[in-house]
Amino acid sequence: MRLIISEKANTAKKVAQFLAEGTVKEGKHRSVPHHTFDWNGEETVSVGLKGHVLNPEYPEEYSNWQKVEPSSLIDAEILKPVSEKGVAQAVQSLSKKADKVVIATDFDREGELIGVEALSLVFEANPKLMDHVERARFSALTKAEIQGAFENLVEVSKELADAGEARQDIDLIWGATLTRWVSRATKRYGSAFLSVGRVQSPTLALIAERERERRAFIAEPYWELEATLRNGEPFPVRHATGRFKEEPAVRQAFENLTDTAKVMEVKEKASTRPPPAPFNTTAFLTAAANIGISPSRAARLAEDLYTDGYVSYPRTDNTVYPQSLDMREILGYLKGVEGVGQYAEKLLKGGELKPTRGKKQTTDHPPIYPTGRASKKALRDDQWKIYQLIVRRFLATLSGPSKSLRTTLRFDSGGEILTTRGTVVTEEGWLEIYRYGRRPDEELPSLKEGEELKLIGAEIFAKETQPPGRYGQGRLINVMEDLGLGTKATRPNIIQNLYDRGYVHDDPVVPTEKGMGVAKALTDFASEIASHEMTAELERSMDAISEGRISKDSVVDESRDVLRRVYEHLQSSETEFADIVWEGIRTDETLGKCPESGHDLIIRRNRKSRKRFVGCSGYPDCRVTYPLPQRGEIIPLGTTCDACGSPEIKVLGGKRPWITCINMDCPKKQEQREQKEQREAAEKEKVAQAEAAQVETAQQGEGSEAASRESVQEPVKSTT
DNA sequence: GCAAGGTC
Repeated sequence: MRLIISEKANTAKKVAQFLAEGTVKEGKHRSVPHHTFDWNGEETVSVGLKGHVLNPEYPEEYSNWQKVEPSSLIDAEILKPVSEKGVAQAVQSLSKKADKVVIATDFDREGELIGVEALSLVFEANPKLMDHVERARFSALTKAEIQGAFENLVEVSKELADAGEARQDIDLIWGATLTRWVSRATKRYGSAFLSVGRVQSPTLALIAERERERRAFIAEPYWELEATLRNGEPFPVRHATGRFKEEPAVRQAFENLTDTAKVMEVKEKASTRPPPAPFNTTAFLTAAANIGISPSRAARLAEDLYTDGYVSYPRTDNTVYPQSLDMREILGYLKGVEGVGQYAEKLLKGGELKPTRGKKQTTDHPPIYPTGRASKKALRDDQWKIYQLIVRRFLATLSGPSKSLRTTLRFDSGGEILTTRGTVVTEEGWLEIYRYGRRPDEELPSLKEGEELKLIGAEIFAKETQPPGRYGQGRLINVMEDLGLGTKATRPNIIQNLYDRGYVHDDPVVPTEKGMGVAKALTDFASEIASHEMTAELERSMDAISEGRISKDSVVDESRDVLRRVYEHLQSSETEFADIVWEGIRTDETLGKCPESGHDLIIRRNRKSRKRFVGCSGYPDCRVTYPLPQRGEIIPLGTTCDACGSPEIKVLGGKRPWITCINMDCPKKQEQREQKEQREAAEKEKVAQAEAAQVETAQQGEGSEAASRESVQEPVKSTT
């Protein structure tokens, strides 16, 4: 029997379908499916892994963070225990019956390593297979590609797998050593540990750097002059200078305005916006972020839609549809999708279909496109949103350009130039179906040069220049990609980790003071791990390994040497390092001033129960305390409640962040409690009425659609 | 209780 091992369940299934000469028999080992069929007259079994099946780990004797010197992890042995027990069992049980094995994992570095991991399981179960290994290399899940790959089997590339293993080892060695060192230096043990890593730390440094720029930013005042003209409907215009740097200049311009304005110029410019490129992972995550769905959630939702057969594989760099994709077939089933059916039909009737092409073309997977028809009822709200996004993007890539007309008007009033602009879409094209972030038309009155209008008002606005904006999660994904940080599959997780570790909060991403401190301390004392250059360097080394120019061991050993130097420098700066981080943590925990003694109010924990509360730093002289919610991160806002004067905090976690003052006896809270009770009473009443109505309609023997459509809202529970 | 990389 020949055993074919792929990277994931879906691929294993497709491989079987494309190679089978007759029927495919489905089997299962526990919950791991496999597919049996005949190929070249030989019984063949295809099985899928779940990505990596081994996970590198240090031996047991290194597990105590307090007792083990972190530097001993630099040279410690690295074990590769099985992380996917079920899959490993299935592979080993099948291996025993096999006389040949074909590795058919993804055609990339990690895929090669995953294949080698699988082989270690295979040989353990059946050593006779050692000399009977072949590798199928295909870069698209199509019949032609797969058949071609299996007709031209090659060897597993030890070099490519070694490159992947070097990456793995270096990540664990640096990550574990520095995470433990930093946690120990700052005495953050247990769940309070502070993590450090090749990808997360440069990402955090990026966010912190932007925050520092914002803080260093000195706002400069400027003035704008706006006037209102009338020709039928009044409309606003701006002084052509835009930003006045000096106040007297704007005053002078204001004084010069008369009560009329003459049209000096009417300029019209037609412009064309081509439809967008097909979705790769980054573009998809960015678009999802723009409609308020975080990358990690969007990735999760797309994954669900993929496993249910609604969309294609969601992790791809490709932005060019393969020739083999049958657009008409896809449009055929999109005809039945709510909200887009008519549009799909229109495209089908419209003749030749020419999809757009993006800049990046790879062959591993197609761009993300809909693979099945979903209905709103069958999906959760957020899944439906993501499905619609992918469907609409797909339709947009098959649509015509949108055309618009931009009108610029210039006026003269008392020698001052006033101007305004308006844009009107003249031909919707792809915008009709892909309406995300679309701005409404700004229509201007149609005017002729020389025409005179009434100037009915003018106003000076004093403004300030703004600091550079914070990164949104979508933007961050793009910046990471540009810097080579992480992969399409890991970037959402990396960002999510920064949230979970309490390094950042909110979106746009705001670093906590702890996050600022860790970023600064790492940049100051271990700059290697805080810079994206480490990844760039690692990429170069991995290329060298995979091309056989250098050995895996020499790359990892050299990296160990660098880490030893970094470690020594850290050791000699331990107190400075810890002070920087502690300062940040202390700031995060200082909520405001004590109303009785004027000392700082800080987050503390009860020694016995470990429950947190707010205490006065003047303790034991001042015994003021406040309760705190026990769950979710607490972010001090630096503001005080307008009703009771106590500090306000933001509580993260739960469905959405909420802002509250820490005083439970605040009159506002009392008011809110009463309002809530009233709301709940009203809700109960409504439910009772709906139920009564339902009973009534049921009694009348009619459909109860109206009553059942009424959803019963759960009363919101307070966490305090 | 460490990282980052796959995939569910």
